[in-house]
Amino acid sequence: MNRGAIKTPRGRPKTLNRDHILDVAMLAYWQIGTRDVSINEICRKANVSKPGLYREFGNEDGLMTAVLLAYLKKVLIPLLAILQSDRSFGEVLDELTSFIAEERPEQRMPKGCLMVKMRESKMLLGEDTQEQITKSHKRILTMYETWIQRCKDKGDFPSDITPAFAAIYIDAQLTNALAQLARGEERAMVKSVLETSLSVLR
Amino acid sequence: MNRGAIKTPRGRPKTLNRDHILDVAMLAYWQIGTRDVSINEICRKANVSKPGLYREFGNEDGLMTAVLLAYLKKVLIPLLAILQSDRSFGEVLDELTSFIAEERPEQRMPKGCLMVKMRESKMLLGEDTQEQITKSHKRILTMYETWIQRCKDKGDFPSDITPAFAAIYIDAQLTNALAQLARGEERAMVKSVLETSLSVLR
DNA sequence: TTATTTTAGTACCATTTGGTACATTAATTA
DNA sequence: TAATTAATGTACCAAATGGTACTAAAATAA
Repeated sequence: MNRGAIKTPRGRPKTLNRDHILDVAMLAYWQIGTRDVSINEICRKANVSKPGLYREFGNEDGLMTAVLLAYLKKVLIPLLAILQSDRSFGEVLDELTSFIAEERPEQRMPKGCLMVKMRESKMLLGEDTQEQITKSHKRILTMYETWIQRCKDKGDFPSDITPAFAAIYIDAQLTNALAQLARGEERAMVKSVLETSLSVLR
Repeated sequence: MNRGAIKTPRGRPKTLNRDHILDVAMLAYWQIGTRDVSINEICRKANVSKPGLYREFGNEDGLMTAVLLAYLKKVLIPLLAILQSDRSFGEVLDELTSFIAEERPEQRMPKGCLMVKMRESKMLLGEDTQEQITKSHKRILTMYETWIQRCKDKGDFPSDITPAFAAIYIDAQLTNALAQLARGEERAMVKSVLETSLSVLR
């Protein structure tokens, strides 16, 4: 027995909290901007020494890549789980709209979307991060497309627009809404604009 | 006679070329991003000494404010002159769409829009620049609104949407298109998305 | 105990940042 | 010619940046 138990490793025990650093960095990048938070600041906020952080993530590019992956896992993928639901196309659209533009006092999240911010400054980021951004964005587009195709197969997608274009269109409009929120625009107005632009699909 | 002639001033003649600095800075901010170009780089590119630039613009905030004003005067206002034309609402919409998303080999301009980029990072800029961004954006929104109101008075605005909301909506969609282009997305796709979203107004 | 392994963080590196003190140069005026 | 005025750029400033050399500490294994 006890086969699955991890044997205590050889050297000095690790105290560095990877997930904590990722949380701190994610929040900072999300609130302030990927290009506008320094490694020094993250170390200070996360209470880690700089060599500690570099040992864990290699360099800034590695940190950002890890943060982006963490963001996908913790925020974006759970959000897009709505796309797997049985609800009608219109209902899912409503849900997405609400989720993005509605005030949710229970959740204390920064406005906007880290992924959107990263895409805005993509060209200026490290190459690993750039690659991860491209990959992740494609993955999200595919999720939209699959969902729309399923709706269409059920006869639940009233428009004659192709699923591929609809996916790009919806992504563009949600991205735009998130960018507006990040700029500090009014939630109600962002929601109205989003509803209006999405109405062409109904 | 010769009343209007400028008398040669007293001290050493000025050699610093303000407009050249503004052109260089505008291009750099436009291509790379307002927060991602240093004063040092601008001095290098414009071939000015740092004290020279500081004497002319005070500080970074002053430079950015001046650049934004120059951008409005040289790029944005001339573009939005279309709004004063006699053409129909639909035709002007077409014109705007083309102007933004069409390949124009004769003009060598960076993709996207400096104003959009500045709005994206507004919170991180100097207070003068922030103020100028807010003012300029309001001015642009008013231009849209006036135009739509005029169309409506002529019976040329088919929708029952209010001019104020239509102005915000159009601005949001054009802003989004410019942001997409700045991200490097395909012109044809950006244009399709823009046409689709603007179709709700026709 | 001692050797080995692995992590920890202090203290540094060169470079860049926004910004300026100050001596120099080129013009006009007296 | 000498005094005045106003522009010029070199050479600096402290602070911050991304990144690392190196030593001390904490565990296991021999």
